[in-house]
Amino acid sequence: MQPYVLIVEDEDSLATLLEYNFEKEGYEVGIARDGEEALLLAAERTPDIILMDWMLPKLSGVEACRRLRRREETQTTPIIMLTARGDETDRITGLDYGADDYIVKPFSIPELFARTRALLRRAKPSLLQDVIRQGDIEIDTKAFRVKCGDTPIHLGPTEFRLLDYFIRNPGRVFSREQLLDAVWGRDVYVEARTVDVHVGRLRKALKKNGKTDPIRTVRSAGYAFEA
Amino acid sequence: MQPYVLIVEDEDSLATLLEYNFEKEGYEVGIARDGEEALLLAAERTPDIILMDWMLPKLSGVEACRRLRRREETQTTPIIMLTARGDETDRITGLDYGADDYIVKPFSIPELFARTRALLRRAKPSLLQDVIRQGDIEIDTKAFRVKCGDTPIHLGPTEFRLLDYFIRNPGRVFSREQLLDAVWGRDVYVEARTVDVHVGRLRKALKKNGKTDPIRTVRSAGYAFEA
DNA sequence: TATCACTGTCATAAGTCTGTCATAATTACA
DNA sequence: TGTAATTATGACAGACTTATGACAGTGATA
Repeated sequence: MQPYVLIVEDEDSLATLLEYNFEKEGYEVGIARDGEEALLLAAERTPDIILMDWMLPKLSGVEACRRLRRREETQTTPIIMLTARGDETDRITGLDYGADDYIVKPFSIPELFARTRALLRRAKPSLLQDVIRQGDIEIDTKAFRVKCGDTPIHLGPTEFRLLDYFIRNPGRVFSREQLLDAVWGRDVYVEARTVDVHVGRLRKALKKNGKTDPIRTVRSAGYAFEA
Repeated sequence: MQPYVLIVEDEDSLATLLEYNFEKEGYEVGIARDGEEALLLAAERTPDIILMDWMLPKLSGVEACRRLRRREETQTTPIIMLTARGDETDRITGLDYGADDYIVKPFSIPELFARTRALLRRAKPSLLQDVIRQGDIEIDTKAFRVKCGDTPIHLGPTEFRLLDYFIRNPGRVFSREQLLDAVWGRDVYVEARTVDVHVGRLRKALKKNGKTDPIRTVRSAGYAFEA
């Protein structure tokens, strides 16, 4: 799954530039124009990392940062502050407002990428990994390959994304709605029962290999993946 | 084989930036935070080239450099010194401490690449070869020639660039958009489906030789090259 | 100017995948 | 044990993706 980066920046040209570059680099990108919008977007879908301008309309970057930290979902989400040279550099360097890193404008895009990756590696290493393993199942997200033990397994696109999501969140139970949101996308209208069918297909594909079923059905709750 | 570059730099942000850029450029990267660690890492695996900060904790760059020169394996390993403007420039320019080149901070990444390549070309030309092989396919990027096994293969310019890109990134799946960006160029407007056609032509050209199709179609994702 | 190689687009055919439904199987609980 | 609720599964039509041959336009070259 691609990392989701939330960019909070009121200056249009910079926002567009960042969006373009991050998309190119393989991130999914959300853009907020001010602090309030940032809080909204972050609530809708928890970002994997946040880039936030220091100076923002309505709600300053610092304040937005504080509020994000108060929410459980974004408590540990890495935040990089974008600051102009003059911005109270002392306090920034202290990073006492809850950001994990800061970068002074003008900055180079590769440097921003580098820092982003560094933070992601610390916070969510699985997002940057090409190969993820759980038990004897292994998926290579760059090569789009799945292996169970030594035998390669063919999955359709949806089953692949489903397994990818499961394997990154092992043990956790997801409702059908949650799976639809995460795997199909938030604005796709699909019958919830369809999840059953795809879980079934995924099971069948994985089971061919004999091993035990790695997907647990939780009655009246959903499904969970266990190694 | 990718060249292995050892980066010796104590400042985190610069180390991360360099790591990111060199990895992206296709190098394998090792990072040491001080002179002692550098000696250890270099002993573990002999680098093809070393980038070393002039000022380092524990063991200065100059001293680390000397000691590396005393070891047989690293006696001729190219070393580039990274220096701040103030650092005893005279002695550096003399390069009498055993480095092969130096570069003054702040430097541009492309410039660093250029010097790195220059030194590598002198020390280990085979690492920068123009001829790339994957399986029984061989392309000579300088001469624009392709061979499959022993039979020479004729490709049009686009197919050649496509194969060149594929062969440098074996195993990885690229979307049609990514391929357009990488092979056609960023600001060329071409239908995404055109990629299909060229992949088809490339396949046809390579298959003439009988062998199995080296390009894998990944439904709803793109194409990948496998040896 | 005629020829030639190359490119991008399109139409069509072939092949896969998807979502839904009906029905069977399983589970929880009175 | 019986019943209601929930889940598993096979079948299927339709939607979507990809492969491929044809073709016209371009520019280079003789």
